[in-house]
Amino acid sequence: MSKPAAKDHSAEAPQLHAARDEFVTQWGAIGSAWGINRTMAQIHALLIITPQALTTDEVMDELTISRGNAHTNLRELTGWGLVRSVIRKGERKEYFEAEKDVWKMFCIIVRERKRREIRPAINVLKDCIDRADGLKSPEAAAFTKQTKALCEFMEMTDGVLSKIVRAEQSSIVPWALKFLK
Amino acid sequence: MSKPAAKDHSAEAPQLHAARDEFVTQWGAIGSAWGINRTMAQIHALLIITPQALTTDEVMDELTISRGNAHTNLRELTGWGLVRSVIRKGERKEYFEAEKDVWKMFCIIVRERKRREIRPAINVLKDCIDRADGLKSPEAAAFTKQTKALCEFMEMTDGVLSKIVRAEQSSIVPWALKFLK
DNA sequence: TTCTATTTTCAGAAAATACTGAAAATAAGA
DNA sequence: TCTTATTTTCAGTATTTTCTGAAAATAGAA
Repeated sequence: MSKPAAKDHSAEAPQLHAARDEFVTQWGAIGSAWGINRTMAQIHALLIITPQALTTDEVMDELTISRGNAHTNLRELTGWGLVRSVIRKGERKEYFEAEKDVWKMFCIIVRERKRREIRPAINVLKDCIDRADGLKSPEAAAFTKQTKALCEFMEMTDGVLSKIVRAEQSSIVPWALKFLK
Repeated sequence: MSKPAAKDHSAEAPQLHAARDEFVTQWGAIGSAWGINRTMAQIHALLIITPQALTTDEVMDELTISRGNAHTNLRELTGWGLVRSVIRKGERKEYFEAEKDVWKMFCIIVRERKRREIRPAINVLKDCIDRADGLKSPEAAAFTKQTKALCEFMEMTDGVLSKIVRAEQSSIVPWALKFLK
């Protein structure tokens, strides 16, 4: 009778596999509702729940996607800062691992969306405000009023998010919660 | 020499029109980055900067889109609560006007996204946690740890948003800002 | 009831987006 | 240098999403 170093959990494998698959699939669906490419969200989900770093080929196999697809989306995730590539010495292949700390993930996403979407939106609004500046008609006044209100709101949002994210630690928000009645 | 009741602002028209167009176009682009159909975002933008309510035909003309497209997206916006339909007595046509208060807009969007996306995501996570519950392997432990962390984070986010949105007034957030250093 | 203005629906077309797979480029090791 | 493992690119294809336009449904007015 063999004496394994660890307990044999192989009987659990199918159940865990199903749960993992469910997670990856659903996370992909959720991501696409938020304007994120489905595959990118799935790769991210896969890496989040995988303890070790994975190679491009492993990702391809797990998700049954092409090399090009896996490659592009891994690069995209790296660009966001949500995934890091690690190179093991003596090995030629590139491995990928996700940032696993949920609060850090949140901060990364907020910073990137601020940079990529909120700031450009603010610039668009400012540009629109400038274009209508000085116009005297009531229509122009209505336009200016709305765009200014929108612009101020987004600048405030940008500011709040900056402060939330600056700390890069989860303690502040739960604490601030107490003040929100 | 005629004596108009109001100043003639017609010379301003092209400039204002350009600014409005810019706003509508760009708002559409921004919306689609956030997972919102471009046309829907454009209609919303148009209604936000238009003082009076508009008919489906006017929306069609302004944005050069088909009746079906205009109709579907106006209904969708109504479903979100961002647009109301108004019926003028003696008229058969339906008019549409947007909620113009920026803070109310924000509250509506947050509530809907909570309902449509955050809560379902939480349910998915809970389901995944349940499925892996009781499994003893180290892989299962890693999976459970991550999904639980994610779930807790999203529940906290859901709670924070609920509180922010409950008041339905802008005073609270800027005030809370002071506490965020 | 009929007539007509208006809204709604939806099959098919168009456009946008995402994916594949193989070739080209790169770079580590011999 | 050459060989080979690995990464990168991208033209062509597939899929998904969005849009059109016309027909069907609805509802107020006569």
